[in-house]
Amino acid sequence: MIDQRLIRENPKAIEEGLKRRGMKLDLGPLQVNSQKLRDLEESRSKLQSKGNAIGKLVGQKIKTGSDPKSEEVSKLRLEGNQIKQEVATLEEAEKNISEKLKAQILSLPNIPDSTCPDGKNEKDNKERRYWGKPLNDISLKEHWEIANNLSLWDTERSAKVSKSRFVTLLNQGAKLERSLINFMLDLHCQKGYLEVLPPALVNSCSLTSSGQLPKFAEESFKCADDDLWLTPTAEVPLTSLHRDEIIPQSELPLKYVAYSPCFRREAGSYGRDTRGLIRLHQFNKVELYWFVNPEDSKEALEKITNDAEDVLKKLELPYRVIELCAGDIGFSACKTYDLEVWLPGAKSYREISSCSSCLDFQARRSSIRTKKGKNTSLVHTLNGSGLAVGRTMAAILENGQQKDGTVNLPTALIPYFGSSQLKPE
RNA sequence: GGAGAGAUGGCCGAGCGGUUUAAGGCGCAGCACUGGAAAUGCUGUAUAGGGGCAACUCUAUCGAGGGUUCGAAUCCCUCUCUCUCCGCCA
Repeated sequence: MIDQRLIRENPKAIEEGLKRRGMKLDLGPLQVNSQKLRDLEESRSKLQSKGNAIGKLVGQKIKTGSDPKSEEVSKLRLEGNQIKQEVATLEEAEKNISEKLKAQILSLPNIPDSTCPDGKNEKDNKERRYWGKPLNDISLKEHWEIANNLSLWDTERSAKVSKSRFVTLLNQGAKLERSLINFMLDLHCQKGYLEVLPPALVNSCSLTSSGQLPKFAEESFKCADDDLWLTPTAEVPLTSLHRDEIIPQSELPLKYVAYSPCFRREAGSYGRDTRGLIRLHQFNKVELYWFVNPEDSKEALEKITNDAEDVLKKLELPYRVIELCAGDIGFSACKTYDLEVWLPGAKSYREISSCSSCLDFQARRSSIRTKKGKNTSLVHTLNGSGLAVGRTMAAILENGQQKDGTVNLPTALIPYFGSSQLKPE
């Protein structure tokens, strides 16, 4: 959420910032309403002050022996009544404006960071660095073919049980997924992350806090009979873990790692990535999430990205780091690095992690603060996938495939999987 | 799902229509005492928004929302959550 003070005092700066996202908007009306709201609040509180004084006076009179039915007291009561009505009128007007205003402000995305490269869409993203040697061999298979050959899953029965874009992993496939989750969690925990296993269903308030609502309701699955949604990412429960809290300085930075299943409708992506593990309605993800002091968030984005990269390095998967341009960053983010893993079968880089700094955008929506001396300030939040597990499995299959149909696993994973390769059974 | 009890500051806990400007305690911070500490004493100790150079001050907040009243932590209604018992259940 953008600071309302900024909307009042410098709406042009916001307009400029959001223009970089490709949004053309006029914040004039918002500015006017925000000011109007403040003026209403001021006159109401003055009126209330007057009303409070009358209330006290009546109490005093009665206590000191005045007749409650005396003309003097009746007059005060009448005046109190009038004030009450005036206050009610003002409150009504306030409510009208503030509800509208809040809805509009909640729909505004974060302002891109000044260091965020210019650009309209993914074509304008900047490659920042490469790691590893990408395999290039025309004969290499795509991961879904390898998974079929090794019977790692059952796609047809999955569609029977649920529908398309759901997967049932079997045998070595199921075990590999589990090994990856454990490996990732352990790796991050060794670096000082606190492990969290959050609820898979979250309420509307939580989705609003992290930025999925109100704009992206159609992206998530909603339970029909409850105010509950399937988590699209662990970022949602992790943000709300500290909603309406003041985190003591001594606890910052707070670094969480959470495994969670993630559920997304993937509306509008019909026909894309229909095969395999790349785009599913349900997938597993290990998520990194930081709460930091505002002055530390810049550095923290580099660190959280490095922590995500480390998973790829340990798994010996070649990747590149992309810095997203202002037109391509997500709703809540002000700056984002995507990690893209090399898929030699598909012969392309695919996003496997997205690491973002949200500054105080989510913290303001969720009212998460810290206290320094007498001053409270909003914390900054960062999130990064560490990593998307299904896509990691796809990368391991494609990068480790051998001519004889087996798949060699990265050394770091062997203790978790209990064997050094996948082979036909 | 049924029945009952409850929700008050960082924590415990009193208050059940008008000096509540939320008692008292614990915790925490500062000061005093001390060679240093303990103990003791004093002072301070919520959040948001507004006004003021500042000391300070105004408004709101006692789970949430509504109502009664000149005046609500206190009375009434609705909802949410927690606990206990019963039912069901991994």
